Amino acid sequence: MSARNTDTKEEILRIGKQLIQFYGYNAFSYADISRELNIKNAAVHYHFRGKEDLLMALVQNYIDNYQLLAQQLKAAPLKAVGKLDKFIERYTLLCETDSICIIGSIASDYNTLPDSVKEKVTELINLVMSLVEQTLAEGKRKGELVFTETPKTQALLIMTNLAAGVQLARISGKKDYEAIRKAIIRQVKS
Amino acid sequence: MSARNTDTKEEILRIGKQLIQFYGYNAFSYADISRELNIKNAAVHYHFRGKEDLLMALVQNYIDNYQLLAQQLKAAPLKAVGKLDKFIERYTLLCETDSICIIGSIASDYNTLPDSVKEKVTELINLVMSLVEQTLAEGKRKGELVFTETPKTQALLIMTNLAAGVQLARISGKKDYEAIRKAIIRQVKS
DNA sequence: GTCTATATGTTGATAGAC
DNA sequence: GTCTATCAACATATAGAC
Repeated sequence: MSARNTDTKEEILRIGKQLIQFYGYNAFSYADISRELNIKNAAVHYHFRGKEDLLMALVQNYIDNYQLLAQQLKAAPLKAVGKLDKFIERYTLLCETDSICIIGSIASDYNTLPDSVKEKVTELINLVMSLVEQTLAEGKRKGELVFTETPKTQALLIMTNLAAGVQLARISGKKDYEAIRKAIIRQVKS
Repeated sequence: MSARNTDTKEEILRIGKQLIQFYGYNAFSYADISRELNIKNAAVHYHFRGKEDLLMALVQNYIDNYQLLAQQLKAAPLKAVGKLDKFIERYTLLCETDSICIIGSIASDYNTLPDSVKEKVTELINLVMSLVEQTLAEGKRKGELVFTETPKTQALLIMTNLAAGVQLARISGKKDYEAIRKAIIRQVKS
């Protein structure tokens, strides 16, 4: 089906990511993936022995992606608010497709997951949290941001606003998400 | 098994609530319920024809419960912070058993649910949101609370802090939830 | 790398006896 | 109201052919 052999593996990850963000980990099956890629479910098992392995790879994918974002933000000639915007934008995009962030999605199914995945998810959370925390701390130091909480706590507030914001948007609409998004910026803007 | 006939139905609701908050809607089965109650899964089907019916009843249960809370808070000789505390306390309790709130749990599985349940969930959200919003508005009017956002937006911020706060706590621990809980109060306290 | 075929378990659900 | 028995559908997974 694909031009190159390795394409399928990436395609599976792409579809898997969509499915987990739209339906949730326990609500999709390999059949959903194989159907969309016009292959058989056995082919999916070839690339990822089991569903847990796929989830593991998916979380690792996010870790790689956020490490990349961290590097980009470090090098970017952006003020703190601009960096924060780059981060928030990811949630805004999710919102537009009625999807939720993978952390929130996994959090809901967390108690059904094996320890190996749980540990990997912790790694992802620590990475994302420290990215936001450092952006906030740097912005405060430079006088570009103003807030009274510690950077860590402010990061927690922002992260939870966003994570549950996209969840809420599914039910009560995108207006609520927009109100949250704007308020987040107001709360830290000098 | 039970003293009275109607006990079983209530017991099913009780277990179902626990399961959805601990494992998620798509991750538990009637077998989980019947096992815990020492009955057969057919007996569960007698009380709730299908899983959707059980979920529907569960959401209605929450609606009834929050309507009761709204009445209690209205009558209670409490300041606005105290009323807010009563509300927050529910999330703190969830947190202690590694559970998440039913709204967050359902939000994750939302795209797998029938329209009938979706509508009922919207009803629940509207109720909870307006409860928080009104508590905030009243507190501000009486000078007991101080915040610059509209009551509606401030309610959104608090709700998302709490909903994702308990989700995050599952993964990164209860300390993060505690930091969030305290910050919520600081943000509105005069 | 993908297929067919197959195995095994679970789920949601129902019919009918007690 | 609960049971036994049974069901079709689906999910996860593997063996072995191509």
